[in-house]
Amino acid sequence: MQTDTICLGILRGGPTTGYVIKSVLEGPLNQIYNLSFGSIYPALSKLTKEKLVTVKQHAQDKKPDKKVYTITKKGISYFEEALLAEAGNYVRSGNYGDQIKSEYGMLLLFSKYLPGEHVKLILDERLLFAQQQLKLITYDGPIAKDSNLNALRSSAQGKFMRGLMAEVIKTAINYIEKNRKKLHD
Amino acid sequence: MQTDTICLGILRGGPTTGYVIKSVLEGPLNQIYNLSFGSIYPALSKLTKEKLVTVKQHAQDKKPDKKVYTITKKGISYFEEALLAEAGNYVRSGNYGDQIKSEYGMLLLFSKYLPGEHVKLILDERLLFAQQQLKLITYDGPIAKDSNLNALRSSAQGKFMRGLMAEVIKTAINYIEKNRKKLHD
DNA sequence: AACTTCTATATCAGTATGATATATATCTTG
DNA sequence: CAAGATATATATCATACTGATATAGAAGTT
Repeated sequence: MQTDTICLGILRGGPTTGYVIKSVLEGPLNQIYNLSFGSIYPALSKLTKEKLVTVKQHAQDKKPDKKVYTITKKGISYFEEALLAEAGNYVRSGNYGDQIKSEYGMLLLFSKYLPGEHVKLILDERLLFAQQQLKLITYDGPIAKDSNLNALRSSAQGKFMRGLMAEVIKTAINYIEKNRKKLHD
Repeated sequence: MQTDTICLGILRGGPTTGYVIKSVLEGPLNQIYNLSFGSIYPALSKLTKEKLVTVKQHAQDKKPDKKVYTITKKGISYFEEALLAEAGNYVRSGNYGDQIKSEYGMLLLFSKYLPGEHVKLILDERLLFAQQQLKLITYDGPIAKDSNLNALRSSAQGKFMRGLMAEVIKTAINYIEKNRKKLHD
């Protein structure tokens, strides 16, 4: 999905900063997508030039300028058209969840070339990590001060996606626990 | 994971071509990782220069040259060291499965801005696609002529990963079927 | 006979990442 | 309470990957 479209989609929920856009994609939603500042900031500049968003620079006390972006009417219609136009492409993207770059999957695939004890360790660490991720996703308390962030997470859509990811992680944990002996000992 | 490491890992199973390396990453394993020719061919050239692999150019009848790459002793030790060194990084990569770029996840997250009928369609198509993927992963017959390809898929590790991905997809399908009403009607 | 798919290599513009830099505020811990 | 870590906030850039495109013969299909 175009970085532009994602930024517009998040701004659709209310005005916010580049920093918060990154935050939205982290935490409970980090299972779904992520973007680096290196692509968010240029995208916001580009969108500003194209008048799809406007900026208000808040020269805070002594802090660095906070740039609050607001989606324009033109931006809203652009976003909705883009979503409709691109929708078809994403249905067939990647996998169950999606386009995957499973470094971990490759590691396990090649694990026959690793000492058995190391494989054990790798699986233990992975299970621990998966459990942490599960906690992060299912966490339902308030996050940060930004309402934009909470909104996207708490929407029907946010709950649906988080629920999906949680089920998927649980399945992965169970599978690894039941079948790990095939990879060592 | 370094493209170099992945190429070496596949060559570790036996000599083969760039084209086959790409094929290995497709089909039943495409849920785990994928690489484009644009990164495979330059990687093989680089590995050749570094003497981690050797090439034999088979000037076939009238077909374009077929370049068969073989991993060297130096390549084998390099690969095993790289795997050990990088292993720690991949344990915490991405998500359940992994680093994800779920275009589809973002689409659903933004689906409140789409007409309900369109959302329905998107979910129907997705379920169909997921079922196709499931078939592809669980397919156990022979593929292609290349034994390298079959070997990686049929190894204990290959079966483990394919089993994991299959479970994950099944979970996703069930979840979508049970909860889709939250996104439309 | 025409068309499509497969085998096979290669390049490149466009885009994203991960690291790094900068600067202040706030929170934590011994 | 001082030191250190983490959070807020923007920005840049080398390196790397993708998706598209090009080329070309073989093999299979209709």
